[in-house]
Amino acid sequence: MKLSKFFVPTQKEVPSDAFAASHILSIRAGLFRLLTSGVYSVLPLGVIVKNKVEKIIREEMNAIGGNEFLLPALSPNELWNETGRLDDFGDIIFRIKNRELVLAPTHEEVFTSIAKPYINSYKNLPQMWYQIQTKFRNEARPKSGVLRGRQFTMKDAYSFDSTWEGLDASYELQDKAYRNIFKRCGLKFFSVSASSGAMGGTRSEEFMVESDAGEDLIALSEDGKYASNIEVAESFVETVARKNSNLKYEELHTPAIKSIDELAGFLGITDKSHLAKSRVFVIPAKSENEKDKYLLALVCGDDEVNETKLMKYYGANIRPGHPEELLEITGADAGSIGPIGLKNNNVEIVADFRLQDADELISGANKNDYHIKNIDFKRDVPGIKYNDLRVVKEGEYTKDKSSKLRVAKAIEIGHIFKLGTKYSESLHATFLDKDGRENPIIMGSYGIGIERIIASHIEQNHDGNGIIWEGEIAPFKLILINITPQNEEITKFCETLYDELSAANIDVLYDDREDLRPGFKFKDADLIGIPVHVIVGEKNFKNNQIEIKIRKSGERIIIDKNDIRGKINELVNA
RNA sequence: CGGGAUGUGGCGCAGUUGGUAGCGCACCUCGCUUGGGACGAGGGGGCCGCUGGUUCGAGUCCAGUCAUCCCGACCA
Repeated sequence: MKLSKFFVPTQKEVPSDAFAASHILSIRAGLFRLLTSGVYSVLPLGVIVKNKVEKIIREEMNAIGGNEFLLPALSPNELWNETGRLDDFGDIIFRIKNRELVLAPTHEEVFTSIAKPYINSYKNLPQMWYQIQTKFRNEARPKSGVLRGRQFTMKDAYSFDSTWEGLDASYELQDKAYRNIFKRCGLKFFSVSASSGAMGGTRSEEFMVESDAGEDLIALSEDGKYASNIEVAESFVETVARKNSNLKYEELHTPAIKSIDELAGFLGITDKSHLAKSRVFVIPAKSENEKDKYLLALVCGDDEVNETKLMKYYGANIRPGHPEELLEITGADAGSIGPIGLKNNNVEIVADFRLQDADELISGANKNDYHIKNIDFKRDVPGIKYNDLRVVKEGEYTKDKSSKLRVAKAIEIGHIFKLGTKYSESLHATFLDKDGRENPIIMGSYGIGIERIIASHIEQNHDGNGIIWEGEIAPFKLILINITPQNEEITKFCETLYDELSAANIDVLYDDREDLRPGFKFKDADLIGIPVHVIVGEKNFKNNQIEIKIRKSGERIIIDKNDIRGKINELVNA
């Protein structure tokens, strides 16, 4: 590709609304351009990188028996109602105003609807289906460039099996393929166990790239053996010691005390573990005949309630109570709520394992400006249940006490799920087994965000001068920079070299632009991050020499012009 | 959805008590320069987000509205 004919609008100004390195550099290097919030046009250089990522994905998907599909973005509301997900997704799903259609945020329903008429026998199974296609999600707050957009490209794959062992095998195949894909994309990544959220299913794993631009928090053990999304991470923690003092509980006047910190300050204590923090949650009624259920969750004052864990135990639609509801349910506002004296006596009370059978606890009195001390959960809170409800913290030990945890930010680049039969059951996609019995097809689903791979690669591979592409997804292997296009001899040499390299199928970008000073070309080459720069200018050429610069290390190699082809081959194949 | 902020040439920004809309970069022409985003001279380009109001007069004041960004909530 000749740069004189290649549309790459580089800019030296930093976009005023960009903060993440990948966002700034992908705009400055001319990969993407914002159209409207969360929606990006992919420019020619971006298309080249995207195509390279997609090529890798296709190769790895095909290698595990994948069949490539291309499904529509539009799909009928009816289909989404059959699985109940039109409601489950809520505002995240884009709805078409003048037809009963949605812009699909994912494709379990459509793939299953195709499997339904064709997959009727165990003899048709297993199947591995995938596509690379545009997804639409009405994100409340897009951010960080293409890292969270309202429209993005996803590789989504779906496995169909007749047995649970088959699902395990399909899942393993995808897991392996994902590792190959991310490795070939030049990413340093790891996988973490994760919550399957509204997707449903039994098990899921996320593939993560550690980055400050990430939105997920992950807990990692120092020995590298444990990695988990903070939403499901567990750690070893001592329970709050029971003192068996059998002190009678009594009310404390705590004027204007709202937070645990204020309470600790007011009482003059530093150990917050005996201050039981209360959070009220609502489990919305599933039908009109039922009533909403209420839940009071208690954790130690120095802990936070992990809402994902809570949802796992009590259902996916659980939500924090609104301020008016708190008053209605408990009799007090947030800050004065506790397990004793609740206004509504149908509130289920659940506490974190750390508080199991603890006594001498202090918690809200369900009366504004009052707390109660010497609460004994065993004695005073009959029917209390215990669960793991807390968010793990940096510095805690793993459950087996073998290693310490640290907490880091990460970008989710892929997610694999063992779905089970959720979709096949609701859409009646069944097959007959050997014994002629009808069974729902057992499914898995597997997603990769294409733009997130590109952004993550930039996050991990850049410096103050720009992007530093590595491995297979570099848009070009090398850039040939003609510093003096007005010098006919040099230009002729460059043209010949360019033609030869192109003929040899080496991805080469030729900076043949006229009327640009050398510094400008060097800056552009660094910014768009081509790994190898071949610099041809009068200074070296008059000595029959050519300079090669390695983008990553900054290393410069001066080489005889007759040896250039060999050196390029060596560098490009390295 | 709650809180905060910002909308002025392609990009980054200034614009005072209301009085002819400016600067840097980019762009065009000429000259000069050519190994790390040169320099000089000249030039083109603006429903000042939109709607309404106050005023002799609004980029500036008021009201509404839309958009964008940040924090939070939410998030297969």
